[in-house]
Amino acid sequence: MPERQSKEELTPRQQDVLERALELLVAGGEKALTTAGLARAANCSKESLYKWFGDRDGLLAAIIAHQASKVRGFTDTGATLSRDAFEMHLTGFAEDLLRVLSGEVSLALNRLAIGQASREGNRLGALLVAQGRRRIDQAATRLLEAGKRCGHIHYDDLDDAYRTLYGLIVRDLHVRMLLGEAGLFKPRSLEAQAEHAIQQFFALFGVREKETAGRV
Amino acid sequence: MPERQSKEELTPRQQDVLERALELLVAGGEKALTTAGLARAANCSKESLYKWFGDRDGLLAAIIAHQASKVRGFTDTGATLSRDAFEMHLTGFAEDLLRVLSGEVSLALNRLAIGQASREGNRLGALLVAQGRRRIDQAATRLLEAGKRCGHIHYDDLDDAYRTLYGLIVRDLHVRMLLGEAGLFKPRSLEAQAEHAIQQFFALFGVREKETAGRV
DNA sequence: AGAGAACCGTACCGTACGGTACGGAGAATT
DNA sequence: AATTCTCCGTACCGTACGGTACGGTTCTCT
Repeated sequence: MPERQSKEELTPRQQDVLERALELLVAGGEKALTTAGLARAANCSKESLYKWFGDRDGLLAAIIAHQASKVRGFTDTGATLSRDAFEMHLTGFAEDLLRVLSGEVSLALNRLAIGQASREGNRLGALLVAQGRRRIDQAATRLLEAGKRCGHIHYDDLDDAYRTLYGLIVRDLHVRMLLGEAGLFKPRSLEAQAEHAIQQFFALFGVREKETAGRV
Repeated sequence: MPERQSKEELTPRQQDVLERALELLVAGGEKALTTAGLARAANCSKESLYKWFGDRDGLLAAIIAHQASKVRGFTDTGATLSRDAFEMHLTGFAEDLLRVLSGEVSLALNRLAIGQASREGNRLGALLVAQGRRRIDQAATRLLEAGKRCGHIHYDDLDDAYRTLYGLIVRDLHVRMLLGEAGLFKPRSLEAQAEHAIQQFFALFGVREKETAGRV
């Protein structure tokens, strides 16, 4: 049989196991993710786990990589945009961001990575931010560049503009959700928050249509 | 001998032990804080630890409460403020906030609480946010009320204004520091970040003095 | 059909941790 | 001086977890 997995590709069976691992992690945190427990939940043997993922840290890394591989495909736009379309895209980005960050899987993985941050290995935090965040950052960055190119917003420092956008959208919600605070989102308030944040962003970086005066 | 500690007061010896516990926690995360390890580091017996704090969770709670008891005393102002003084107070608040959040002890405790967030007990997260954050929130809230009363800023929703301020100051720094990302602050950039955030906050909530249409 | 690999289920081992028990030392009280 | 209290240091116990080994089963390839 030719090598089916060149380097890091996972067989469907292995992906299935990682999926069960994610469920355990979401349900009970890192403590609930034991090799014996995962083997039982996934109907596989511990021996196979160690064969596939090396050791427990390898398993954790594989979980993060696996989840990150599913997140690809944020909105990406290169064409010219009307002002309204641009604002809608921004609002959509804000909603997506809030939805992702408040998702149980995202919260569980971030808690996992944060819990490992003290150890010197610390590959998990870097992995998570690299695999998960970079895509989001790039999508937003492209969006902001398009908005500037089309004359809807102005900024001198792209990175600063993006971080401001991020801060306006997320505020302290992420950390509070990570701490386990419940009930931070009422039914429709996620969309309202996103909309509100984008309005504030335009107040800071938007160009006045017609005269184009100000910015910070 | 009369009861020296009425209810929750701690003897100097016990506070000393908690201090060593904090050191262990900062140095190596939750995993490094074992009862045996703490007993050795603090030159006390495990029996005493259990006598004083009940069990390990009680110890963790005591650590958080102990640290929170030291943080009191953010700036608090009720008098009338000039515009410049108000801005300086805000900037000072922003610097303090960034300094606290980026402190090793704060990061270690937040990591600890976040790691426990999955368990249903979850007293730690609530405790941390209640003891640590409330003071900060109140100080900032008072400051914003004073600023509105003196006519320097305007807002309809105090809570929304505060959260916007928080988001502008902290952005995604807190989570990234929690994840262990290093080198997020260059030498003087903390002050610059605080200053920048306050400028943006004034752009959003400041009242135009006379006209001053200058910035957004 | 037979050989071999992959894999499951279980048992097993060593370690480390939470929590308890015990002996002994120092200090205060009587 | 005898008693009592607190506390330290150590030893101890049960459990749970990471990691390994092994017999039996299913599937694939020839």
